[in-house]
Amino acid sequence: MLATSLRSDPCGLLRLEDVGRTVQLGGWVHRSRDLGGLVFIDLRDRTGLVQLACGPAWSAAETLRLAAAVGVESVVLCEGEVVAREADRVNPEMATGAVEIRVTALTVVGPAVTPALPVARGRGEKMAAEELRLRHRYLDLRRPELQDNLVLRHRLLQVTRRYLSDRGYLELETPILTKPTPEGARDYLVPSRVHPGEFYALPQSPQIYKQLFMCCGFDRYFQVARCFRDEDLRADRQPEFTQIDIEASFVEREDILALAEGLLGALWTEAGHAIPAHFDRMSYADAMEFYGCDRPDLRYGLRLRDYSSIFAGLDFAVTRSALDAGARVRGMVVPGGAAWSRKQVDELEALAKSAGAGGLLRLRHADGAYDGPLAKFLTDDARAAFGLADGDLALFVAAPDRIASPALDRVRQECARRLELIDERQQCFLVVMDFPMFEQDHVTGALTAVHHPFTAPHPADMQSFPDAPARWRALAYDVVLNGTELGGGSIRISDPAMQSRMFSLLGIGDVADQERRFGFLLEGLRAGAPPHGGIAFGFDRIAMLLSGAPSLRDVIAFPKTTAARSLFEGAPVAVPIEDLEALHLAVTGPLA
RNA sequence: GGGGGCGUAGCUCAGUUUGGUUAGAGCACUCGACUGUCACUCGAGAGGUCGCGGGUUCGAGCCCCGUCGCUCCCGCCA
Repeated sequence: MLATSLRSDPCGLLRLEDVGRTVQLGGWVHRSRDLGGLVFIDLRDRTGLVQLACGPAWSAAETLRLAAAVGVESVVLCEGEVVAREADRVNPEMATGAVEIRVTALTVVGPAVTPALPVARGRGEKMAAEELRLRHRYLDLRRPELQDNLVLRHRLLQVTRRYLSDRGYLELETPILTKPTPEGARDYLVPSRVHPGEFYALPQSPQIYKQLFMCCGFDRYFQVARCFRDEDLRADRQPEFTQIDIEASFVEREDILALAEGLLGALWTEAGHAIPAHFDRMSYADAMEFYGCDRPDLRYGLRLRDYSSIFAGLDFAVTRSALDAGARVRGMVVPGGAAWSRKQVDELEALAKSAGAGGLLRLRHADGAYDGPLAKFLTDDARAAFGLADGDLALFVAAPDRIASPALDRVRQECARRLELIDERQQCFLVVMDFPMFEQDHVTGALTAVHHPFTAPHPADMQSFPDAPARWRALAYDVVLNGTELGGGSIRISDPAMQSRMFSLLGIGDVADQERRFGFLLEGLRAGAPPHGGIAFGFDRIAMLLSGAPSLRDVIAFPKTTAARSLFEGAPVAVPIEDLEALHLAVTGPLA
């Protein structure tokens, strides 16, 4: 299949059954060994390595000379016969190790300068620094590890397209030059040449366009969508990233979730993993109550509990004042945690404090005795109620949930890490749903959308609490794997009046303002909108997880650094002043 | 915007604790030897703005100040 005019076979697929064939190969010199009379070259292409053997019995003197002189990473074409190696010359570590090519002709078609960083590494030899790998990306991408990652990425994309297309989903494209959105992340802006002072934005997601597709009657849509967000980076966050974006009409939440389960099943299967056909569901409220976060890692227990009623019976000042202030005392039991030193538990407390908690209360039960600041306040009833086994350590935070939950979440994760409770082979998929519709600033009381402003609230909540939107839950859902969010979505608002009310609740009360910012969505909804909803998956993150790569940069061909630069091609750059003038722009500040 | 780590030969690193002769090693590179290697082996050689700028000192890779780059985390990411 990979044969061309210049080559008959790829290097890495030659086997014993090819013995006797005359082949033409093309590839990169991975390594070479010049033994004087004999020269061996490991020739590499994206399928793997094969050994070329050059010797006076079958190679011309000029061929031998060329083979001895060619530098690593040069591109050569060669012709030769596939021969079986003698038993003691077989290399069991090579896929092609049972054969070699007796070279009869060799041409160096792409001589290479000495590479700035090694492509072929010795066993145990470290990789070059990432900065250099990014600067010389053309070399780094030659490494089999990165080639494998990008090949897997390709396969995952093909599976995605086949899976969705087979189910009637249409792959439709949306603009890259779009309208700036006032909410959410910072936009990348693109100045308009023909309209002085006006700007396009690169899309943060195709959200509004895909809802409009639903209004148009394209009732099943998907897109492998490039999205852009001008925010600071992380190992798992790039300014430009790829989403699998999905939307469908005449659906309810479970329709979308069933599709999500099927698609992720197909992707994980492609990467060689078996996963359950159905994911567990958990409410946001339960996730926060029992795990302290909205994307719990269920590979281990250490569930949180509310210990308020026990502490209510204890005359302990710290918890007393918290309870009196309306807060709760929540915590967890860590089996075996009593063996930790004072210093180790102090480190846990530091974690809790860094997450905003005032402290981390501890109660040790070891050698039949209880100790910790609480110990002398314990009643017999309380002792029994805590239910600590010998060797257990109980940890508590007495604070409002918005402080205690994130603090206990971090403590829980660190305890699991220390106790090595995490089975890396386990894949715990989970759907978290019934998110609150709004997040309320606990000082100003202002509402912001937890998901986005197009998400439909739970009808039951609107009925039960018509005047208390802060209590509404949203028809939103996230798919979580082992504590990582893979994707999320919602049932959308399809009633234009409701959408308008939603904007008002979010502080865009002025109708003219709503029309100016979101008129193109409202018009679409008014023109007859079906009930619809969807989901979007972070494709780079999925490719990272399935390839086992430690960073998003290892599954993206040309990624940005944490300062949002491309070291390879060198972007961004200053541009000539005439170019700015054509765009009606002037740069201010120290570089102007 | 804030905090931590790193920056010495083309690459990976040692040297910085306690300032002191000419800054070292492995790999890669160049030259030479070698007919069964597969991280070939052996011999020789070349290769340095110790990220950059300033300061302290008789003397700075090492100490101080600043700055740049990469990276991890917090903020941020509807």
